[in-house]
This record gives sequence, structure tokens and C-alpha cells, in this order.
Amino acid sequence: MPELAEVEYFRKKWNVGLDHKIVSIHLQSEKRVFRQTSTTLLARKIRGRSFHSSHAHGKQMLFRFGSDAWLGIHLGMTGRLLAASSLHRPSSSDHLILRTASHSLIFRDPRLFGRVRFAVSPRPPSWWSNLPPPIHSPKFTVPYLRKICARRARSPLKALLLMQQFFPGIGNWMADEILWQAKLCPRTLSGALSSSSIAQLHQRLRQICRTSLRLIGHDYSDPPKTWLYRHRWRSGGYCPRCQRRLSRAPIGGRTTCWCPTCQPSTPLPLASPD
DNA sequence: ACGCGGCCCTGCCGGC
DNA sequence: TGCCGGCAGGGCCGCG
Repeated sequence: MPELAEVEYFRKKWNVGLDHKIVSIHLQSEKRVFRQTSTTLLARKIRGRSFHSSHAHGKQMLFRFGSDAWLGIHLGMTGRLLAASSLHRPSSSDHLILRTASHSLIFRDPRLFGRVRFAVSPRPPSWWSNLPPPIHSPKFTVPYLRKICARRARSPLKALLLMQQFFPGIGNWMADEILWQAKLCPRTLSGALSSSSIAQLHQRLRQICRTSLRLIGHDYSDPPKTWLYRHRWRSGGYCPRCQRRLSRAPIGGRTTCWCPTCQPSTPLPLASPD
């Protein structure tokens, strides 16, 4: 489940190839990850060009070759990027490999939920430039979050946080972490939040994104033991704040983990931050 | 326009 | 010990 921090971690795996020429390409064009993408164009336009830059935005990644060839990769659920020697033998789930003189830059995705895009244009393609403001950017303000909540007033908070058009890079575990730290019930409707709850949600969103990027995004370090993250998948897991048993149920179409004591369905009066 | 349920995939785990 | 059914989830599509 690569979310924004894991995506940042994987993006950097290809950086060993920066400023090197792509001398050959290996790909399996019939694989689902290439849906609606011309693999012949991709191969023709990347081969012989230099790997110029790499970027991440939420769950999307963008790689530039030469001046105008743009490769987009979405890792889906089980996708990952890795670098290996130039002699690497492709496994059956290595759908795309770009080879420099010294390295193989590999996109591996056993479950095929990932996606590869490609475009040739002087500017980045629209699917990249039209992405919403990153959560850590100055544009992601409290009034902006308030507007999102008002627009999707009848969505449960859990479902809201999973919407990539508003919260780029948030996935299942981050959404649960944010709601747990903000002490908000995942079933609460987005339109029902008080302004102090919106402020709390805003603060936790930004802080969890920052910390995740610093730890996971840097070297896949584990988040602190005080986070729900370390407890949520253990069968019979316990809340690291109140030590009571965690609940699990599908909300917003995804398995959700929360603490019914710390995240009651009706907000506790005078809830103090942390 | 919005909210939701179903579908795509296959590795892995629990139960028999 | 080995097999197999069901679960897991990000995004997209179609329905009401």
C-alpha cells in the first residue's frame, strides 16, 4: 500500500540513474499496467535519452527523459521501484525496466493495480499539472479544508480522506492514523465537524504527512510506537493511547481501524488537543 | 453532483 | 503437511 511517503521512498530508488543515458528498455506491453499507453512510443522516445529528473506528488510519480519525454508511474497497491545491476534478469512482475550502462531501473508490480503513462510534450502532461495542492503546501489551508468538508458533507470522514482529488497521497493506513490522532470517528459525516475539529484535522493531516515523509520517505524507518500504525494490523490490537481494544470494520469501502473510546461517534465535550 | 458498491488482480494467510 | 477459499486494497466505472 504505497501512500505518499512510500511513493517518495520508491521514487528515490531510481535516482542512481539520474543524468545517465537509457541504453535499452525491457517491457511487457500486454500487461495491464500499460492500459491506454503506447509502449512502442514509450520505448522509442526514451531509448537513447538521458534520465533528467524525478518528481512525486501524492501517489503519482513523474520521470523526465531528455527535454520532453514524460513517464508517469502509479504504484497501485503492490507496485514498487527498485534499482539493480545492469545484468538483472527480469522477473515475471518486472513490467518495465530502463537500463543505463551500469543499472537496471525496475518497475515491479505483482498485482497489476499500478499504472504507467507516457507523453511527449514541452510541458508536463495535464494528468500531472492538474493534480490538487499537496497537503504540505501553503495552499492547503484551514479554509480550503473547510470547503472540502462542506462540499462532501454526506461522506464519512474515512471516505473523504481517501479521495485523491482532495488529499493526494492519503491511503488507508494514513487516513486511519489521521483520524485516530485527531480523535475523530471515521464514520462521522464530513459536514458535521465543528471548526475546532476541522482545525485539528488540518493540523494532523499536515503533521502526519511531514513525519511520514521524514521517516518512511527517507529510509523506510518505522513511525513512532505511539502511532496507531504500529498496532493496527495486529489481531486483537490495542489502542496505544488508552490500551483498550481497537475496532475494525469496512468504512468507505476499506477496512478501517479505530479506537471506539478515543474516537467516539459523538465528539467528547472539551476535547483538548492531544 | 454526489455517494456508494462492484470490479480488476494475485500473494498470502487461516482453516480444515 | 498441504491445499484452497477468501481477504486485501487504489482507482475507475456505472448506478441511483
